[in-house]
Amino acid sequence: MPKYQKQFRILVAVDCIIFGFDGAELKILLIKRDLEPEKGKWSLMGGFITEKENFDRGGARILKQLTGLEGVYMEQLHAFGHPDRDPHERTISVAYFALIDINKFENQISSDFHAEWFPLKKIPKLVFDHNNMVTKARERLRYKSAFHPILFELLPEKFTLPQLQSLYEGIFDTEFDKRNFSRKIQSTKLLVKQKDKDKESSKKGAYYYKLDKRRYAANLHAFLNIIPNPVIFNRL
Amino acid sequence: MPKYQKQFRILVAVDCIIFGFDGAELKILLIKRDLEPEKGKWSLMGGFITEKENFDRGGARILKQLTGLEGVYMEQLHAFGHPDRDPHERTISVAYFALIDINKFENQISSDFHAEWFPLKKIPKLVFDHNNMVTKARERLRYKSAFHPILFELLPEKFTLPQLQSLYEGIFDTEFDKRNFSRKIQSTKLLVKQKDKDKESSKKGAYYYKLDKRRYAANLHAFLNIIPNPVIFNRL
DNA sequence: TAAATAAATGTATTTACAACACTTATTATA
DNA sequence: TATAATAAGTGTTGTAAATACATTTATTTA
Repeated sequence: MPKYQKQFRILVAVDCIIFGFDGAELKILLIKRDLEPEKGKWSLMGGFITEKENFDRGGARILKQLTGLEGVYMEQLHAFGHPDRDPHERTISVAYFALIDINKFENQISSDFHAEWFPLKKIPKLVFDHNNMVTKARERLRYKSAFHPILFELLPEKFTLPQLQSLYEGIFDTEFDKRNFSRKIQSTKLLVKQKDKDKESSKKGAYYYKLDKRRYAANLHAFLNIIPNPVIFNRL
Repeated sequence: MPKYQKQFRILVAVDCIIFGFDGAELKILLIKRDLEPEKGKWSLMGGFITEKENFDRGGARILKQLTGLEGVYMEQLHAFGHPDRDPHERTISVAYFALIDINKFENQISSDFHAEWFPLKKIPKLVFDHNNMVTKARERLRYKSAFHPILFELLPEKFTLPQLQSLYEGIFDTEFDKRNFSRKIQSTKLLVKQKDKDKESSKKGAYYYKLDKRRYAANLHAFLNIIPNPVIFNRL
């Protein structure tokens, strides 16, 4: 069998931008590298691709290592390949972003990696080009969530409309009219109102909702229009 | 300086899905490989990444090799990394799609590669996973062109509204009302009506339009809504 | 029992979209 | 030279969606 003799071969990594929402702020999960190179610096969770796995599986493996989670929403973001992005040796990285329910995240696993959640507004200087990756992931999340119902992935099984709205408001850094927001969300028919209320964040309490999972699965690529006057976007 | 000793390194390629529009049909440019492996089979134009270039530059280089064109619309599509996608040796590929004005395309250059334009409905069996790449590129083009003014990139400097409409209709495999289409396109204010007409495709003749390049550059990421009832999309 | 807090809800207006048909310019032909 | 054929160009009206906006309700605490 012929081989590609003269070409040079490159290290291939996968890095994950992991989003979580704590009820107030959108955050991403970072680790503190405790090995050289770049020991002690904050970084995205990542790793080299192994001989038998594709990118999707590599991303899932890395996510699981850090969070203990499987089967969560994950999507290829972009391949980063600047020749000097890793000064030690040329490495390309295929970045993925994941949306997880922050409550399911297993702290004991992540402590091996010294992981910490950082609010998007307080991301520290990261190794290599990881800050670029985070920026691109934010843009993609904004873009996509404006038209597709993916932000539910960040919420627990039961959540309230005010919670959902504050998530949207955080991502788009603006405020919506709650009457119009509620109407738009309800019009998707993706939510099922529960009988119990969340009493923690207000006196009156807000009704819980759950995803209608059948409908949700069928409508993952449905096209919504949740953001008023979507004149917001810089890039795809 | 520390190195990543134990990891294995992989061949990294860039492949290009090159779209062109001949006035009637949307086509892509394929080459006939005249070297082993897979000699004689149809393939996307591609090549290995070189030591000093990033993906964008690699994609641009490959596009230029085949078409002689520079500075055209080009966008990273997806990184393909299935372990067996190239049976000869593990190779990952970062796919790009390009939109070119088919008239500018230089035939003499491409003859070195035995290139041919294929209508999207008649794509032959391609090497490796190139058919997957083409499918994904079509989906992306559909999705993106439904909301962003990028299809102008496929047309010559001067074009008519009927030409533009038939391009949209081809991509979305449907027909639009020409009055509504015209109104939507005009509302973008991206087009400048010329004084001369194209007399080739009708007796009455259709006015030429040109892009307002200033506005176009400023509105590349503008959000339109050209397709009626956009219930069309399978994926991002 | 009064005050404070946040949730829930309805309506009127404006805007955007979709559906629809006739007139015009030109060329070819009877 | 009048007529038919062809495709381009244009306007209006009804309907649905989006927006703007204020009051009532449930509950807790003082």
